[in-house]
Amino acid sequence: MAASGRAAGPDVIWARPERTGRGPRPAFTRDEIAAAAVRIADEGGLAAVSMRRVATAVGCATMSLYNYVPSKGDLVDLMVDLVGGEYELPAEPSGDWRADLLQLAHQERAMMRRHPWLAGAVLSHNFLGPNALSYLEFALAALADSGLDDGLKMELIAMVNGTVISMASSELATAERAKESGHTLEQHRAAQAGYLARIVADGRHPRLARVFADSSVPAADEVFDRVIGRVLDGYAGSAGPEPEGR
Amino acid sequence: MAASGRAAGPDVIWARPERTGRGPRPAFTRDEIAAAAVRIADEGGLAAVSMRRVATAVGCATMSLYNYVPSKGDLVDLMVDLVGGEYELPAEPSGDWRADLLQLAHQERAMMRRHPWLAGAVLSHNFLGPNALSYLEFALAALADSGLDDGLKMELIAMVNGTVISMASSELATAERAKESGHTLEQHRAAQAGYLARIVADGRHPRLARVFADSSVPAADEVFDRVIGRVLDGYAGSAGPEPEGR
DNA sequence: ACGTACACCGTACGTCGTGGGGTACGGTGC
DNA sequence: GCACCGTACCCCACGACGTACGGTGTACGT
Repeated sequence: MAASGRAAGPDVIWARPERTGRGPRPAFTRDEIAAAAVRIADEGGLAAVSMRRVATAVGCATMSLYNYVPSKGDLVDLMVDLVGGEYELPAEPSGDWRADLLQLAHQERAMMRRHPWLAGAVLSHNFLGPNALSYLEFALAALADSGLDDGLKMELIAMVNGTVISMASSELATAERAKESGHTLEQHRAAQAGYLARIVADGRHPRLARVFADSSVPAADEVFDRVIGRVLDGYAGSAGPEPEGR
Repeated sequence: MAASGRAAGPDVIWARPERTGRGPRPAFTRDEIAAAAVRIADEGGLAAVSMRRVATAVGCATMSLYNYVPSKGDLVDLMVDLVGGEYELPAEPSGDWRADLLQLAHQERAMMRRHPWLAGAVLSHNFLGPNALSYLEFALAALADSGLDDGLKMELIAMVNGTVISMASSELATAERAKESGHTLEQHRAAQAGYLARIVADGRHPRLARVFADSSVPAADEVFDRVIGRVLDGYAGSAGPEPEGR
C-alpha cells in the first residue's frame, strides 16, 4: 500500500545491512561503488553519474549494482557521506571554538572544490550518514565551552554550513556556466559584464550601475574568511548566563 | 569553433530577441511557456519538467519549443526569473533598511514554499535575469543609507539570500524525502529519530545524543526571523567612516 | 547434504533531451 | 505586386537514462 516499488527494507540506506550472510560473497563493497561514482562525478558532474557508467567503472553489469544499492538516489546518499569522510577531524577540539569552526569551514570549502557536484547534492540529500554524524559530533565538541545552548550550537553549525555551501555554489555555478558555454572564466565574466552593461544602460538601475562600474571582484578567499568570521562573531555574543573564564 | 552545438546567438537567453520580425507570427511568448513549466514544476518538482510535458501543456509539439528556447537549461533560467517577478517591491525603501531586507527575506521564503523547486534551481542557475536585477536594485536602494560600502552591501544581500535558500532547502529536502518514501512528515521524522537513536546508542556520539534527546524542534518561523536578524545585526556594525545619525 | 537466499546479468519498457529535415507562412527588398 | 528567404511548426529518430523482470549459478545455515 505504501509507496510504489520501495523494497520491504528500511528507507535509510545506512540502516540496511551490507551483507546478510547468506548466498554468494558480494564482489564489491558499497564504498567501492560509491567511490567509483564519486570519481565519475568529479570529472563530469553529478549528471554524468549513471548506473551504466558506474557499473562499467567498477566492472560489473548495470543491474548488478541494484544488489548493493536500492536506487540511484541512495547511491547519491552514499556518495555524499563518502566524501564526508574526507574531513580530518582532530581527536580533540583545540579549545578555541572559533578557530575550530573556521577550520571546518575551510575543509568544507576545499571539499566543495574537489567535488564540484557536492554542494548541489548535500542540499537535496541532506540526510545524516555516519560521517556527517562524526562531523556533527566534533563540531558540538568544539562548541562545548562556547556558552551557547544546544539549540544555538546546532543553529550555528547549520549556519556555517549553509554559508559555505551558498558561497561555493555561486562560485561553482558561474564556473559551470562558463565551461558549458565554451568560454574561459575570463571570457564568461567579460560576456556577463557586457550583458549587464547593456541592461543597465537604460538608466533604470542606477545603483546597480554604480556597483558594477567599480567591479573590483575581490579575492574570494579573503571574502570567505571575512564572512565566516562575521557569522561566528554574530553568535559569539549569545553566550548563556553561566560565566566563562575567558 | 567555440563550443559544440550552441547556436550562433548570444549565450544569455535574455540577450536573445524574442522576435526578429521575419517569418510567421509565433503562437506563444516565452513567458507563457515558462509559466507552463513553472506550473508543472510546482506540482511535480523540477524533475517533472520535460520538454514534452511543457509542450503538451502549452499546446504544441515538443520540438516547437525549441523555437522559443535554445535548450532546457535556458528554460529553467526563464522559470527562475519569471517567479523572481513575484517580488512585490515597494516604489521606495521605507527608510529602515533592516525592516526592508527582512521583508525581502520573508517574501523570498514564501516564494520558496510556493515553488519548492526554486531553491535548487537558483543555486545551479544563478544568472541575473531582468527581475533579479530589479530585486537587486531595490535591495541596494534600501541599503543606501546603511553606511555600508558597495562591496559590503552586495555581500549582505548575498548573505541574506544564501541564508534563506539554505534554510528553505533543508526544510524542503526533508519534506521531499518524506513524500517520496510514502510517509507523512511525522512518520518520516519518527523514522529518522529512530535511526538516529540506534546510531547514537553505541555511545560514540555522546553530545549528539544529548542534543537529540531533547529535540524540541522549535517553530521554524521564529528561528527564521532570529537567524536573519542575526545576519543583519552582523553587518549593522560595519558602517563606514562617515557618521550616520543613529 | 540439502534447500534456499542471494549475487549476477541479459533483455526490455517507458521516458528523457534534442538533431535533421520537410512544409507553410509572412515581413522585406526590388 | 512579386519573389525571396528566415522562421514557426511538426514528425521521426537516435542514443542514453532508471529500473522491473526473470533466469542461472553459488555458498551459507540447517
